[in-house]
Amino acid sequence: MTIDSSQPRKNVPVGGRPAVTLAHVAKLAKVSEITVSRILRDVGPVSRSTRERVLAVVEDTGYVPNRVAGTLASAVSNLIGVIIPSLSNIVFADVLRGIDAGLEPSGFRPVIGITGYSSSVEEKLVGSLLAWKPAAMIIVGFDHTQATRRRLEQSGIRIAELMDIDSTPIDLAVGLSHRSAGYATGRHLIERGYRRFGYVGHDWETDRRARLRWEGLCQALGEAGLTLVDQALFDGQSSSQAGRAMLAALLTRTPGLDVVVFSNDDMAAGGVFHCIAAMLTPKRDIALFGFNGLDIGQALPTPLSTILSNRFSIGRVAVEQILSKPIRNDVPNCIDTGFEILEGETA
Amino acid sequence: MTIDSSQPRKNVPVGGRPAVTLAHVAKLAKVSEITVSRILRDVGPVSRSTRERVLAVVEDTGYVPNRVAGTLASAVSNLIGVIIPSLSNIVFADVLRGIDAGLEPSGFRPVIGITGYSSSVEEKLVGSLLAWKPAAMIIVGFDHTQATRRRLEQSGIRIAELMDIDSTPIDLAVGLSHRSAGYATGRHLIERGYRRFGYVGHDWETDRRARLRWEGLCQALGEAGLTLVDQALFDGQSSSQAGRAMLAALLTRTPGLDVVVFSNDDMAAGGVFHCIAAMLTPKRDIALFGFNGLDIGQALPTPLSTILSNRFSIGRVAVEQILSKPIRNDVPNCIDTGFEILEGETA
DNA sequence: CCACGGAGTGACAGCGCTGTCATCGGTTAA
DNA sequence: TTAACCGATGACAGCGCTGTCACTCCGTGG
Repeated sequence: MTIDSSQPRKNVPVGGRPAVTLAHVAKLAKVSEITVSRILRDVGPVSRSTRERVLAVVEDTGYVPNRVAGTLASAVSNLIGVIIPSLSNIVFADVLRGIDAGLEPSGFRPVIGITGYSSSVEEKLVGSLLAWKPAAMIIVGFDHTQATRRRLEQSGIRIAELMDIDSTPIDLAVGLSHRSAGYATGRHLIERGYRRFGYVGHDWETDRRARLRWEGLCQALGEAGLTLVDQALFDGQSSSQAGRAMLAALLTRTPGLDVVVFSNDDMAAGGVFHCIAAMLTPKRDIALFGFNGLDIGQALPTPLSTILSNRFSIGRVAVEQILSKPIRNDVPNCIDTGFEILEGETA
Repeated sequence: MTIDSSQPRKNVPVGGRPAVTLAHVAKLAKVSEITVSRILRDVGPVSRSTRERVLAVVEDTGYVPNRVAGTLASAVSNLIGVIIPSLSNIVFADVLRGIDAGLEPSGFRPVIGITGYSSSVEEKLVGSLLAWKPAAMIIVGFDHTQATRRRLEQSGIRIAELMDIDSTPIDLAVGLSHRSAGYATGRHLIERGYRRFGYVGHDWETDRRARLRWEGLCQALGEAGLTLVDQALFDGQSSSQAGRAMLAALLTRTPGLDVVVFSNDDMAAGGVFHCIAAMLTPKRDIALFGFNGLDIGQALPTPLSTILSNRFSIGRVAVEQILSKPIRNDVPNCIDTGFEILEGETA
C-alpha cells in the first residue's frame, strides 16, 4: 500500500519520503478525514465496521498522527514544560523521575530545560518552552526574574513550583519546608546531646534551599542557647570531594566540635570519607549529619544520619495535581511532601 | 496597550485571556504579519525603522511566538526527541546533561521519554515523540523492537543511538566499545599481576552493555589462559547496596580471590564499603575494579580503580553531529568517544 | 403515517504561522 | 533615458489537524 504523492506537498522529512497524513488514510479507507480523526482519538460515535477498516489502513500505512497540527487545531497540547537547575545533582534527576512517572499513564511528555542555576537562562527557557503551548509548566524553585514570573502568570496554564514551600507560589508549590527541616535537624541533634555544632556547606547563592535549612538550624540552636561554633563553605556546587576537603579544613581549624551538619548528603558522604581516611570514627569522634537521604549515604560503611526528602514524590505529586485540575487555584496552594529523619549511625 | 479581542478566537488558555498573536502585533505595528515574522526570525531585508517599531510592540504586548503554528507551517521543528532507559542511573543523567549542553546554544529543546529498560515502553515512546515531528531523535542503546526500528528508519530524521558502538546503528552511533573496555580491564589487571578473578554484576538482561564488558573481560582472561573463578550477579538494578551485599557473598563463597571486577562504579563503591566494614584493605587484601569513573568512586577513602566513560561527551557529540548535518549518513557511522583507565588505589 | 431523536458521517472553516511570488519605489549601469 | 536590479513590503495559500454544524438514515412512539 503506497501513498499517492502526485500532489505537491511540503510534508517531506529532510531526507525522506512524504509522510502519511490523515488525508491519505481517509482516502484509502474511503471515509472523511474527520472520521479517521474521531476513531484515533476515540471520540464520537463510529460504527464498528468503519473503525476496523480505518484502523487496518492506519496499521498498513504506519500512519503517525501529527501532534503539531493537532495541537494547533485544538489548542490542546500534551507537552509539559519542565525546568530544573541541574542534572548533576541527583536530587533533580529524582524529581524528574517523579514527574515522568506521574506523566507516564497520561501520554503527556516533558520538554525539559536546564538552567544551570542561572535565572537569566531560566527566563529564556520559560519563553522557549511557553512557545510550545505546553499544558502546564513545572519549575524548580522560586528564584525567578520579574519577567519570568510575569510570563508564567500570564500564560494562564498551571504552574507548579517545586522543592520548597517557604514562599508563596504563582499557582501551586510542592515540596517541603527547608527551614523546618533545618530546624528539625537542630532539635534532633540537641536532644541527642550535641552542643558544639559545626557546619559544612556549599555555595548558597545558588542554593537558596540549603540556606533555608541553615537558617532553621541556627534558629533551633539559638532557641537552645547555642550557636554554630564554626562553618566552612565550599565555593562551588556540592560534591563528595568538596565535603571531604571542607570537613578536613574545618576540623583542623576548630578542634573540639561535637557534630558537623552538612548542606546535603553528597557533602556529608565526603565527610564520612574524610573520617575513614583520618581514622576517625563517625559519631564517637565526631558526629555527622546530612540532608536528602540518598542511596549512597545509606550504603556507606556507617549509614549516614540524615533527613529523607521525598524528591520522587515531589515530582509525582506535582504532576498529579496539575493533571487532575486543568485550571489554576484561585489562591496559591502549597503541598507539603514532608521529610523524615533517618537515624543512621553517624550522629 | 491592549489586545483587540472583538473577533471570536480559540486561542484562549484554559483559564486565561486570549494570547497575543502575530496578527495582533502586526496590526498594532501597522505592518503585515509576514514582516513581523521576518523580523522575529531575522530573515530577509527589513528596514531599521520597521524593525524597531515592531520589536517595541512585541515587547509591549509580551508576544510569545507560537512554535506549534510555526512548526506546522514550516515543517521545521526545534524539538529533539530523547529516549533514555532510566534517570536513577547517574550515567544517563550525564548523557542527558551532555545533550542539553550541546543543544543549549542552538535553541533546540529536548523532549524526553524514559523507558525503564522496557522495549515495549520504548516503542510507545518513539511513536509519541515522533508525533511531535522532532528534528532528530536520540536514543540510548540498540535493543529496539522491530517496529521501533522500522519507525525510526522511516521517520527520515537523523537518529543517534548512544553509549555503544558494538552494533550497526540506523544512522549514527556515539559511544564506546564496551567489549573493548572489558577487554582493557582484563589486560590491565593481568599486567598488574592479578590471576584469580571474581566478578560482581547486576541484572544483565536489562544491561546489555555490562554484559559486553563482561565478555571482553572473559576474552582477555581466556587469552591469558585464565578464567573467571567465580561471580555473583545481583538480580536487579545496580546500586551500592547491591554491590556491598554481593561482594560479601562472593568472598564468603570463594575465598582466595585476587581481584573482583564490578559491573560498574555504583556496585564497586559498595564493594569498597564492604571492605571497610569487614576490615579488609582494598588492593592489599583484595583488589577492586569498577566502570564509569563516577565522582563518588574518586571521593572514596581509597579512590576507585576504574574506567572513565565519557558520558557527557557522548551526549554532546551526538548533538553536535546531528545539528551539523541535517540529513542522514549514506552509511551508518560510529563515533568512538573512547575510555580511559583510572589507576586509582583499589587495584 | 409522521414527527422525533439519535447514531453515523461529512463539509467547511479555521488554528497561527511561514513559503512563495508579486509589487513598488528608487538606484545603478549602459 | 531606459533597463536591470535590489531593498522593502505585502497578498495569499496552505501546513495537518479538529470544532462546529449539518445532514442522512433508521427505529420508535403517538
